[in-house]
Amino acid sequence: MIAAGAFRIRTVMGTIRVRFAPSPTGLLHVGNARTALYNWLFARHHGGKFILRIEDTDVDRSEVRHEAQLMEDLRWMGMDWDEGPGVFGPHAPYRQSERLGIYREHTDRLLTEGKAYRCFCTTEELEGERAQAMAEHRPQVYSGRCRALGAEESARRAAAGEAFAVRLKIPDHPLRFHDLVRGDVEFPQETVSDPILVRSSGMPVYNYVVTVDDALMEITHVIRGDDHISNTPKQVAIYEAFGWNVPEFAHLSTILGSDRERLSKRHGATSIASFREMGILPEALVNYLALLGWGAEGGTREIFPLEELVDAFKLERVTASPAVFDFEKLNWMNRHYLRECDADRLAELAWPYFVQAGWLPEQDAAAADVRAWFERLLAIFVPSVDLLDQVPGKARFVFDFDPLRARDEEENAALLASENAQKVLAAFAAKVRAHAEPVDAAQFKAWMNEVKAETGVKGKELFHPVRIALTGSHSGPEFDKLVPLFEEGSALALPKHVLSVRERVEKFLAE
RNA sequence: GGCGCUAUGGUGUAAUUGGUUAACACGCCGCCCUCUCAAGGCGGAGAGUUCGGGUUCGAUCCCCGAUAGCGCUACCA
Repeated sequence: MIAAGAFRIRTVMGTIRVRFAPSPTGLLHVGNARTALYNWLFARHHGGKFILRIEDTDVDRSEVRHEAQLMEDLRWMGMDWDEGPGVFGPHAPYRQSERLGIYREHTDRLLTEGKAYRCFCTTEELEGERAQAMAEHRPQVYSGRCRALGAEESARRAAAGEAFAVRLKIPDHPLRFHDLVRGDVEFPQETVSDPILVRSSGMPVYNYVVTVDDALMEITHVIRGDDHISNTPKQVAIYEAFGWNVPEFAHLSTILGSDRERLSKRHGATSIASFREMGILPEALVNYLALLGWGAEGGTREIFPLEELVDAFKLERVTASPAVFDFEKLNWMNRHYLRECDADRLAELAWPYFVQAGWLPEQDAAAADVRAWFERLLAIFVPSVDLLDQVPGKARFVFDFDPLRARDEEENAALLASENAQKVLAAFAAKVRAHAEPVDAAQFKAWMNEVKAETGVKGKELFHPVRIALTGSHSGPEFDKLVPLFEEGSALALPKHVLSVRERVEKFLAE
């Protein structure tokens, strides 16, 4: 292989046109999303066109809802397309199921030109050939028996109603193509079989339609998963048969799980929808995915907002080796963007999780003061989470204060058992009860100093009992943030009343 | 079995394309901050570049071979 850096992108020949061609058979997977992203980045970087084409020739497994979800996921990540379903384009339609007539015409052309032929072989015969080849340690290729059939005989048998598939005649020379990430790839011609173009059922096969579409849609660069490398020589032969220009290819490596197996649901969340649901920010996912298989020149920068990705992205710098998906690093990336996210958007995004917990009203039904209060709550809890869906867990005690459970917890019980803890609690409670107004952070701080002076207890022994009495836990955010949150929250009309400092103390002491 | 692709710390990527103490990030460990847990800041350990040959004054980088992982090998996509 030649170093990939030696290649130049051929921009001079005209506008770059790339496509993302998913099958709407399920949720969009990170691997495919990354393929889409690299296509999109490449197109945007060069001012080219990004085309979305739906590969729905597998009628049984394709569903419209998946197609809709797919498009939503792409948009969520920030990608748009210049041509595709629902968008006007010069090469419509963009769903393969609507292009069947086009494929048929092309097959007829190949047949009449003698580039393809009818194959009447049965499945059993083919299986026999395969077994034989395997036993003889030979490549498993079709013998080409029907290739020798005369035109009249072929036509006669077809007319007589005999079932046939259409096969392409593989040319008599090695098939090679240029890959922007791997260099030149060549397949000896004796290892590539005459591929079936059209099944005996009349349905064209994937490798065929994909090629016809790419050519007709004037795709200049085919960027896709490396599981297609072995298919490429067949596709190259199809281009040749039609006399079409062969595009450039870029085969992206596989995304692996931590066990170096292909990433799948078995490894955890893999669909874009599930990442969104758990509270991954789109910019974090996109940035992470961009780095998984690509590195900027120099390689020391990690944080790339989408616009800067467009600028920095070079297809020649895409890595050829498979990459392990690292959830930890994605989390780190998400923390980074969470920190940068402004309060308003954060509230917008985190809100549904709190509605689901039964703690907040629907967002559009919420008063402005509730909104403002919630934004402050988020400012306290978001910095300590990886994902947005973890925030309710962190903030649970704000809405759902359970003294009994807190007392039962082993470490808490030990902390509470000491004489000092009891003294502290008694002194603290006395101050709270003697004070009718809402408490502010300064007041609270003063109390703690007084309690310290009165009891002679300080440090952890001083704070832990109070913390348990107020939050149910011996650890958590700083009091000067929590106290105002409790006090102001208690004044709000919420589905679940937020207890004030005083209410917390009373409830804790009562149980 | 055949063909193809790949190979730098645990993970993702760098390395002026033959000359570096092999860099950065995640993770890990430690310290600081602090009532506490996180977060954050600072620092540290961790690879001599899969292995074996070669070319060269000198190889992560070039050549050959091996090994391993993965993919394709369908009238799946």
